[in-house]
Parts: sequence; structure tokens; C-alpha cells
Amino acid sequence: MARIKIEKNTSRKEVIVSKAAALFREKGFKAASMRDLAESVGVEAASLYNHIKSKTELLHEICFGVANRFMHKMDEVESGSISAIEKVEQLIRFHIDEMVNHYEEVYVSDREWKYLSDPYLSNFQTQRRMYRKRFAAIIEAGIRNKEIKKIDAPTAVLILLHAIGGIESWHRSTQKINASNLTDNMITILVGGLELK
Amino acid sequence: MARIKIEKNTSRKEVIVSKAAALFREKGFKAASMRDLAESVGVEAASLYNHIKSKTELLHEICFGVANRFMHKMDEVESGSISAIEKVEQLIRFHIDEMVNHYEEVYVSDREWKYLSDPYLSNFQTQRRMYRKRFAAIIEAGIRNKEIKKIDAPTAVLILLHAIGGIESWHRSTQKINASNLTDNMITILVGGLELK
DNA sequence: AATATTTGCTAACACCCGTTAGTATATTAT
DNA sequence: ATAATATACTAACGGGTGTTAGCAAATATT
Repeated sequence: MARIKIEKNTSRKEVIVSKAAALFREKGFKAASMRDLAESVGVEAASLYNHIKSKTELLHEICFGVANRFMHKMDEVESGSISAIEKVEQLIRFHIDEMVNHYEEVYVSDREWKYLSDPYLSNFQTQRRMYRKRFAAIIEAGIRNKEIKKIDAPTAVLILLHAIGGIESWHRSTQKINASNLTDNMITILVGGLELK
Repeated sequence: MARIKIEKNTSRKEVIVSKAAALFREKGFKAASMRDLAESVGVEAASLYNHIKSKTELLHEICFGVANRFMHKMDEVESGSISAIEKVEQLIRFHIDEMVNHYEEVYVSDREWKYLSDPYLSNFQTQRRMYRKRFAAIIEAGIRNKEIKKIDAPTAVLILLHAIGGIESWHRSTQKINASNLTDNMITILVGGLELK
């Protein structure tokens, strides 16, 4: 009998969720089967159900885990007494950090959330909308302060978020760029722009 | 008997591919069933196979249709005698244009290509890699010309492409922003950056 | 008008899916 | 050691999947 190996302070459920994140990222939520997951965990498919309620619950865990981390960071950044540009930079750095350190979860939360089922789906969408609104508000404050160009703030937010989401490609590539170099590059391009002024 | 309605100069297969793009965009390739597609076309599932070989063939058609259009544009832009910044701007404008006018196909090609099967899969990946290389080469030329900041060109390409891919969100929203406003905003942010210098 | 071709239908196939029931075994608590 | 609990197993379910076979009707060609 092949028990799920666990380390100290991690439940078996956490192990399953983690493996699920990797699998969902690789194959997509719909294409990844519970039998695939079972194999990756080292157990029969039915055994998973001693620890989880459903396949969808796995997606819940992943998506809301990520969403909560971002929300907490937003709280922290919002309340800081620094310039708008610095707030934007802090948020971007956090996004990149999350992308590097919790790659599978963040990727899945970004691309597969639509397979959540209500009420989790609408809850997630609301949280996401709120996050973007708060991000846009920071940029708008920066525009009023004359720190930031007069641009459409919601558009800017979407550009920033999607640009960062694109880091995936590096993880797949063999040539792993130094993470802090990558971050500085992104900050330069996104905050400073392409043109040499 | 409910025949598939066609307009002049469009085959029934083209109708199916177009409906498939909309469906794959909405539900994802794996989650969209041939019976769903049949209903959207107004016919029974089996009847589709008088016009197409397989579900995967639909994805081929969509992905390579898009890829070819981008490749042709790249040929055109590369051979023009304009500055690097102008070339970048032309490519970005084309991307946005494609996103607005062939939204479903571009979106599917961007997010669902991984469900292609070999040899189409590797073919597609190669084309995509080539496109990015050529884009990066334009940026590198701009850096040598002192038109563009000294940044990592491949990173910049990924940022640009993913930023533009994010336009999806507008299509879903009811408030449809004027397309040319949107384009100008994106050019400003991506080429010029956030900071007010 | 007769024939050939295209297009659609119903029925069915083999297969994969998420999940449950029932049972055996390993671990933990008494 | 015994009892209680946690965990895993095998087997199977109902349902959805892409696709094919065989036939009927509509259209196009002669």
C-alpha cells in the first residue's frame, strides 16, 4: 500500500493540491484527469477522495490561495506612505516574485479560473475586479500628482498585469534568466517605456 | 433537414471553423464538445464530419490562419525602410487590429495552441519562436541605433505581446472602448512608459 | 427526367471521465 | 493488545466524448 509521503507540517491534502497545480498548469484543468493526478501523487484515483471533496475543490484552493496573497499585498501597499510610482513598482515586483516562487499556482489561477463553479466563480471574479480597481486608483492618484502620464488607468493596469503574466515562457525555456535581472528589466520597460528620451 | 447556411464565397467548412473559434474561445478547446459545436452550427454532431476530418483539424485551421497573417505582416514590416521604433509601433498596431477584428481566432490561437497535436504542434511552436526572434531583432537594431533603451530585447517582446493579448477583457466588458483610443493608449504606455519625464 | 454528388440524419461504438460503495490494511489512541 | 481512526484498494456506476456506419433527402450535373 502506497501512502502519500508528507513532510512535517504539511497535510496530505496540501500535497495533492500542489501536485494538482503542476498538472493543471501543464495540461489545463479540463484536460487533466483525476487518474493523471493520482499517478503523479503515487496512489489510485479513488484514494484521492479521502482527502478532497472534488476536482473543482482543488481549483478553488489554488485560485483563492493566490488571490488572497495578492489582496494582502494590496492592503499593505495601499496603506504605505510612498509615491504612486513606488507603489506601482512594489506591486509589479510582488507579481514577478509570485510568478517566480509560486509559478504553477499563479499560472493556474490566471488561466484556468473560468472553470470554477458558482458561487466561487463570481466570488473570484469580484475579487479580481476589486484588485484591478484598487490598482487603477493608485495610478490615477499618480496622474493627479503629475508623477504619471495622462493615460487611461484601467488600460494601464491590464497592460501591466498581462505583461507580467507572460513570464511563463522563461520557466519553460532551459535558459533560466536570473530573476532579479528579469525583474529590473520589466520595471524599466513597463515603468520607463521603450523610447530613449 | 437543416442545411448549413452559407454566403457567397464561403464554404460550409469555413462556417464551422468560425463557429468553432467562438466556442473554443468561450469554453476552451477541451471543454467545448462537438455536440456543442453542432448546436451552434444548427446541425447534428455527426453531420459536421461531412466537412471536417476531426476536432483537432478545426484547431489547426484557426491557429495557422492566425499565424500566417502575423508572419506576412512581419515580412512586410521588416522590409520597410522606417525606424525601429516605427516598426515596433506598426507591429503593435497590427496586433491590436487583429485582436479587435479577429478576436475569437486570435484568442484561441494564443491560449489553446497547446492542444494541437504533432506535427502541427511543433510546427506552430517553431513559427511562434521565429516571430519573436524577428521582433526581438528589430528591437535590438533600435538599441544599436540609440532609438531604444538598453533593455533585454526578448524580454521586451514578451512583454509587448502579452500586454496586447490582454485586450480580451474589453471584449467581455459591456463598455466597449473606442478601438483607436485603445490603440493609442497602448502605444503610449508600451512605447513611452508610465513615468512623466 | 435521370443520375450522381453533397449534405444531413439516427444509431451506435469504444473509450475516458469524476465519483461512490464496500472492503482491506496500516497507523494512532486507549 | 485492542479498539478506533485514517488511508488505500478494487470494482463499478452513469454519463459525456469523438467518431463511424448506414441510410435518407436535398442539390447539382448530365
